[in-house]
Amino acid sequence: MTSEQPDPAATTDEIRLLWSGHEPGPARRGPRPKLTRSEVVAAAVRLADAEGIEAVSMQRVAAALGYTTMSLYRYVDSKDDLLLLMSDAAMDTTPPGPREDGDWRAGLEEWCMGGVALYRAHPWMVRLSVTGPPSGPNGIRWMEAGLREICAPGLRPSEAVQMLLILTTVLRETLRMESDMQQAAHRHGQQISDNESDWVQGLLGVLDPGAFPTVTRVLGQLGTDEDEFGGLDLDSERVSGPAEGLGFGIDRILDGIEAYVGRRAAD
Amino acid sequence: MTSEQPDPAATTDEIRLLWSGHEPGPARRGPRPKLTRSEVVAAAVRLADAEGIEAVSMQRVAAALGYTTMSLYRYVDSKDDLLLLMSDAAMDTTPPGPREDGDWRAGLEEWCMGGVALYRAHPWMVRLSVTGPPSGPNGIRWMEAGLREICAPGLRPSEAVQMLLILTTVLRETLRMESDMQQAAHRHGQQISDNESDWVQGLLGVLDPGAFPTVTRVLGQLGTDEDEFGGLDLDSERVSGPAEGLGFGIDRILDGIEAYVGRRAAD
DNA sequence: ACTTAATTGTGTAAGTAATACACAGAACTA
DNA sequence: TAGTTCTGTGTATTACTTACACAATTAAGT
Repeated sequence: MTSEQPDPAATTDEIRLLWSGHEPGPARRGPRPKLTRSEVVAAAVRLADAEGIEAVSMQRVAAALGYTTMSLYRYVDSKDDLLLLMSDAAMDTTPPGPREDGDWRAGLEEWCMGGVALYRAHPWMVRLSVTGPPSGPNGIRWMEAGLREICAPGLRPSEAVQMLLILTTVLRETLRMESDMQQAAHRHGQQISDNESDWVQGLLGVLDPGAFPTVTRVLGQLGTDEDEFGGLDLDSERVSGPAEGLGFGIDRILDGIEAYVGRRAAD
Repeated sequence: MTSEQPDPAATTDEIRLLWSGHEPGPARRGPRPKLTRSEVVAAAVRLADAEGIEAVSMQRVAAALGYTTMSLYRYVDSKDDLLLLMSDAAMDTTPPGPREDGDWRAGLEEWCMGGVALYRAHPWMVRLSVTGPPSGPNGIRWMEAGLREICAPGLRPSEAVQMLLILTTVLRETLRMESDMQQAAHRHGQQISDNESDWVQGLLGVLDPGAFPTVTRVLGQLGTDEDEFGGLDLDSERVSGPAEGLGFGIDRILDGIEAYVGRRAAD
């Protein structure tokens, strides 16, 4: 566990940064830059994909490009800016949809699966602290796709934004736990599947059933016959771990939206 | 935005750490320790409460206690361990409940409000990366209280754990965004309420309505007559910002649980 | 009482990382 | 050609965590 000290640029600055062109202007005075901001960001993304976000230091990124550390600061104001640009750059894929048949629920499920794929492709993304809703071009593209589906059943604007934010949050955080556990397991040479039950077994060995009756009962029943997940299988690869239940959770959130719009339509 | 490199102890070690007594054993050989682990953790928590998590360095904590930096390592193996202990220590309050009337939904709402209060009291908590489900004594106490309510409608164990995790995740992340925005606003001397609309206004100024029709429409309608939040008002202080919609989101998740158990009961 | 062993708080220093600053050279402008 | 501006580099500063050795301190063993 490590802390972070987010120094979030004001939203306005953030937007300016993310939407400013990455390519060099036409003809400026000094020596022409040998790199572009996009190249720097791309190198950082490659590094993060390959070795994880903790490998992304200004030194490493510069070395990967064959330049000195300080040269990067000609393209990026700070490391925080670089990370911000990275997280938008990594979303440079086409989100699912649009769904033609108007089945908003299926559309949102597809959108979520797309998100899972995205986070699996760039596991480091879930480790960056998000300052707020998406602000970059690619993030907005994903938001557009998601909003298109979630607005279909007739949510009000604030409601749609809020629920979409919740969906991405749940996705993100669930996958972050999965990735944390994988890292921990890897570091200790264990299997991943062992790790979740490690938590359960470790707790059961420590907890006093008298003091925590519900927790001990519930943990004790996990994975027994009393227990079986219903719901959508978002995690097609069937990796065990927290993401196992992600589909169920998403399903319940969609249930909630459905119930709400149904109730409202009844009035 | 800043990265973090979580070095999560294996779950087992984490549990051992969190459940190991904080007080000194009876009589050991050398000079008797002048501090206790609890005191160190408490000092760190006080510091984080007062100045934010970024103020918590081994130096600062030691100075607050009147000792040298290195002395802390007699009580704590690493800073990561300290942060882990802090996050459990901060949950040292009694969670709401138990609800006697069996109204699980009201019970969960209360539980969530308790969580909001907790995170508001220790805003730095939302900035620590959580490696997984709660593992410490206090975290488990909160989990016990939450599970008690969420199991009432008859969810299966995995389902209950998953949904409770989702509730806390949504709580946490929503409040983290709120806190990020407050920090950003504070740093720039703006009002908080300006800040969310900063995001909206900033985006609207940049987005091409042709390319992002849904986003521009939805953002444009935010806060107009078309738009009005229904649902639970979790945020009694009515601070504007992301937490404004938190109650609505929680409500929908509870709707989802209700719909699910209702459907299952029908079989 | 006296030796031995363990343990505390401290000082020093190593290692990593972000980034401020100045400078030499490059390339455009006038 | 002179002047100006921008690039990449080298150096240095700052802030951190934490390894390690040491002297002082206390209990255990005799």
